[in-house]
Amino acid sequence: MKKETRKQEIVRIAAKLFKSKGYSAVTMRDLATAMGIKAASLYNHIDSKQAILQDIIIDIAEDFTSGMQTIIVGNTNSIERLEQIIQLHVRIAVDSADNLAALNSDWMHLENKLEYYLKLRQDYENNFRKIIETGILNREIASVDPDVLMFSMLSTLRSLYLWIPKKGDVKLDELSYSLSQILISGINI
Amino acid sequence: MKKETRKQEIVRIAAKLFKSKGYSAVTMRDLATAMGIKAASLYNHIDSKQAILQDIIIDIAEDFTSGMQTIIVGNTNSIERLEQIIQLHVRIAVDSADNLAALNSDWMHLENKLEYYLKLRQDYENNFRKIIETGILNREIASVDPDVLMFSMLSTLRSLYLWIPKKGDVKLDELSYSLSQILISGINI
DNA sequence: AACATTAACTAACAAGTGTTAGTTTTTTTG
DNA sequence: CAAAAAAACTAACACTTGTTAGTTAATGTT
Repeated sequence: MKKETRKQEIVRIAAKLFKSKGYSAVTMRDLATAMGIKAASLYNHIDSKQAILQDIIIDIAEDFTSGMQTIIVGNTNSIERLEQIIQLHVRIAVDSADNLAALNSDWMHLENKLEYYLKLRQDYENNFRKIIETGILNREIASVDPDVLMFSMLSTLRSLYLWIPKKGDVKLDELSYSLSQILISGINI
Repeated sequence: MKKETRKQEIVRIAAKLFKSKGYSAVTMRDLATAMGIKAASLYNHIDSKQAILQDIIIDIAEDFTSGMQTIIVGNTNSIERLEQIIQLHVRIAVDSADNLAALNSDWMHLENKLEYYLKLRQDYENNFRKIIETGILNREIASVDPDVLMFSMLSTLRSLYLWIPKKGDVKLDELSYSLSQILISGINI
């Protein structure tokens, strides 16, 4: 475990602040105060406020993308893949809750990287939908509206970061199990 | 159908802007431009930017509260009540999508009314949880973690406003049906 | 026509915004 | 210890923020 750089520390604290007030409402002076330094000193480590947001969001977005890649190259059926998607979201929500908050709430404030982010999200959803459609075709998944199912699952999974903190010390496996039970057993045939 | 006042028009347009950029990122000059007037002119109709946010959020929050009241005084079983909750969220999401966005994303920017809002939300969730717990006790609902079930349902229902616009002209009844199927049939015994 | 109301305007202010320039202090390294 | 690098500082900039004051134009009502 290498020690985090000063820059990483700033980005981490920024994510925490963004989570509670949103990107636009957090000023560089807020961030500096939270770091115990002056606003101008931040610029020894980071390029701009915008660059911080990019760091936070793109990092997580690519984590989801590579996670999905791993899932779809595996030799697994549709139900197993949905379970793996749940595990992917739980893992990221548990150890990057603050970053996830920014991704969910502040992606629209991305400037240069906005297009790239939207592309990643689009691809992710397309892969997700494909898994569902294949599952329905193969009669592994009940015949429901694929879009409604995907958005229902995604809504829950994307909101995980909001209430995981409330549940105290959540066992990663137990949570994945509870979610699989609720999200999947209802559509399982 | 009475004509909307100028103030209502301002609040409606503000909600639309808040939805796309968030409360903090929308300036009074943005709002004025969208209304085709100057920023100072807004103050002939509204008290402050904060008052607009309060109008938007408290209105919807009370709508949910009274909807929940109607549900829990009815002589219905737990599954029926969950279906009614789904219908409540669908109805509000369909005809107040923009206001819902503010409620979901900008509630933390409430000042005076923050405490009141949190109280309403707390009460709502307590009623929701009670319905689930009663359902499990009465063996109408499968034995799952009540909190996980509630947050799963609430996550989906609270995100409705995000993707209802994408589905084009959604039939209110069809959507409620699809959601009931996906959210409830899995936990039905 | 006279009046009252509604709704717009211009001009400005005080505070807050992200960021830069230049300098000094602290820490690390040879 | 001396040199280099990292990290902090003060001061200021150009611009934007919500909001107020005072005034003018448009609309509706006797």
